Amino acid sequence: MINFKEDEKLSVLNHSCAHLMAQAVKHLYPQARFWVGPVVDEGFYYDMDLGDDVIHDEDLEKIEKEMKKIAKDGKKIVRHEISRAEAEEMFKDDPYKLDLIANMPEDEAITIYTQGDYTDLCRGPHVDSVKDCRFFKLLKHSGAYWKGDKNNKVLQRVYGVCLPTQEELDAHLADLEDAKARDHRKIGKDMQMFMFSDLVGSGLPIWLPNGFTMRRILADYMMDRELNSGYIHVKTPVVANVRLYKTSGHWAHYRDDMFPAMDMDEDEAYVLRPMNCPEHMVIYKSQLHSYRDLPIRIAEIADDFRYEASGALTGMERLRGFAQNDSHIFVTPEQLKAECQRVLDLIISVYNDFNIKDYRFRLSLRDINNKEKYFGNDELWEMSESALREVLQERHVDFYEAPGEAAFYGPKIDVQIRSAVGHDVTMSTVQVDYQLPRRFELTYIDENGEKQTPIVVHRAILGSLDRFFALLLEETKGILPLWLAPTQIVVIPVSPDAHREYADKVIAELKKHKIRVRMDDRNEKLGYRVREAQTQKIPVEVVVGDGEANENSVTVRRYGSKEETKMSLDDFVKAMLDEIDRKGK
RNA sequence: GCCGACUUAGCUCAAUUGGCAGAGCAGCUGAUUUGUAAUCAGCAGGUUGUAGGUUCGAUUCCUAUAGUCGGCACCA
Repeated sequence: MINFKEDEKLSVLNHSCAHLMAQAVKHLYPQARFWVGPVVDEGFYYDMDLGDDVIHDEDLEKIEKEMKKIAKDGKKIVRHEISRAEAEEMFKDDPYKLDLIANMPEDEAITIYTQGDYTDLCRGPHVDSVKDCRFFKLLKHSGAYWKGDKNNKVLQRVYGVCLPTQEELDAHLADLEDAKARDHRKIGKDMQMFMFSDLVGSGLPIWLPNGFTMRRILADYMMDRELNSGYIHVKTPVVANVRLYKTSGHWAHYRDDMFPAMDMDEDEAYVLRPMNCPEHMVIYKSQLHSYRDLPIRIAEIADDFRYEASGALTGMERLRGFAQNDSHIFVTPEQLKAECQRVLDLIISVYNDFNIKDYRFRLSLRDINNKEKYFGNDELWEMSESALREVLQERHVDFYEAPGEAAFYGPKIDVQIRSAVGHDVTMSTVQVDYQLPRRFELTYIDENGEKQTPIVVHRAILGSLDRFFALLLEETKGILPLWLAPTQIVVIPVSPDAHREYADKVIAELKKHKIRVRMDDRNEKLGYRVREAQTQKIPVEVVVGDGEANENSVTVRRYGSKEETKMSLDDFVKAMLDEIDRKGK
């Protein structure tokens, strides 16, 4: 998928197209005021104040038509440098542009760009003529808070893309269409993986047999990896006393985003847990710890519940009930960096097993201008932020820094993945926390016999099982590797009646090795049953008839291949077990 | 939560300006007994998301509400 922001030429072209769109909007909505029209990964948008007007779906066509007209006319785009006073005079009736001018550095030159009857305040650069912008498409529109603040007015935002030629535009639009077919919500429905129900409640997934099988394999896999990396597993209750979250500080921060508390009497109330960090703090505290015991790695596949805003819910990506692949690691200050590196290594190794290659590390820092959002003092923040930065640098991985993305208790390394439908989602996370250990008064005894406070590393590898599951469906288009497929093999007797007995024998042999296999002995033609196995994306089809029964063999066909291979039953079982063991590799 | 859109059979979709709600696939029944992507015939399937309203008459127009989708805001 094209990234319009990273490609310099496309970036300029799309920004010019944003101006073209603004010009068209100004023609159709003379009252329009314009905020900003930047280039983003998926193209461009422009935020506009249309007074009392709002954009509806059918308006996009009208705007497109006007844009085509302007583009055809082919006016030059002309750059002018003006003084601050001139700029203020020129835009004196436009509060949005005045706001932009007021926030420009004193020493920066102010430039405007003019095309025909439209002039916009802009840093540039632009293409030479609006004619260059004629291959475009307006994709979507929405409301967007001015400056991203929900207390501000909702502006109208229109998104579009622009490419140098019609062919490239068509190809890109086709790609966008294809991406929709990879949406995990569609695949999950087609493959009967999961469902939602109005009666049960939105954001609360129901795992169907196929989905649950795959989910169980994911959970088993992850816990095995953790066991091999020195983690211990626990299980804690999904309901807890509100006092627990008052102690942790979550009550103060996130009370509104929790399911409401169940009040028992005056000073006793329980709440569905929104996360399970505090429970793990309690477990740590239940024993005395020596510095020799650390790091202690407590892990749990934990069901958590958050009352997410209705507009935030997105299939399995964002839920109100979900399962975190969570762990809290208790370390000494000396161990912090090495432990974070171990987690990073585990993340990369797990991604390898799933053949996930397209991801970016994000160093999530606090927003310096909004300190009241964060617990703790500057010194601790700076210490932990630079510790994580060094972890990334020492592992020589590319990363970008994102101020304002930290948790309230500390900075994070997040691993960002772009989903098939274009959502930027956090998969894995590593977080440094000095706050919770203090709030729960956790200690360990150091080599001098003195009490010290440990540091907690919060980490999730698969993030939430649900979200990881969604991502896997999209990455694989539902064509799962053998080890993850809910049904791994379907056995098809050529003639159900004549060959069912041998098919049963084959299935019994496979089941001995815990291979997930079923028979399709329906009264249908062979071709029909083969077709169905393919459309259901079952990795392996085995056909057995007279020939196979006589020589104790099977005829094997893989998903997506037309090739048929005959082999002995023994060799087949071995080959399957070997492939399952190799996982995605 | 905010802006916009959508909701018709299990699934994918039809239904001129308001005038008898249809099709394919899936399902069921029967025939067929199958060698690698759809055997044939028949049957059944709906309070058009829900609740009101306008109208002689509403899938279609209006109001409310739920859910879903695209963004925005949020994301411990």
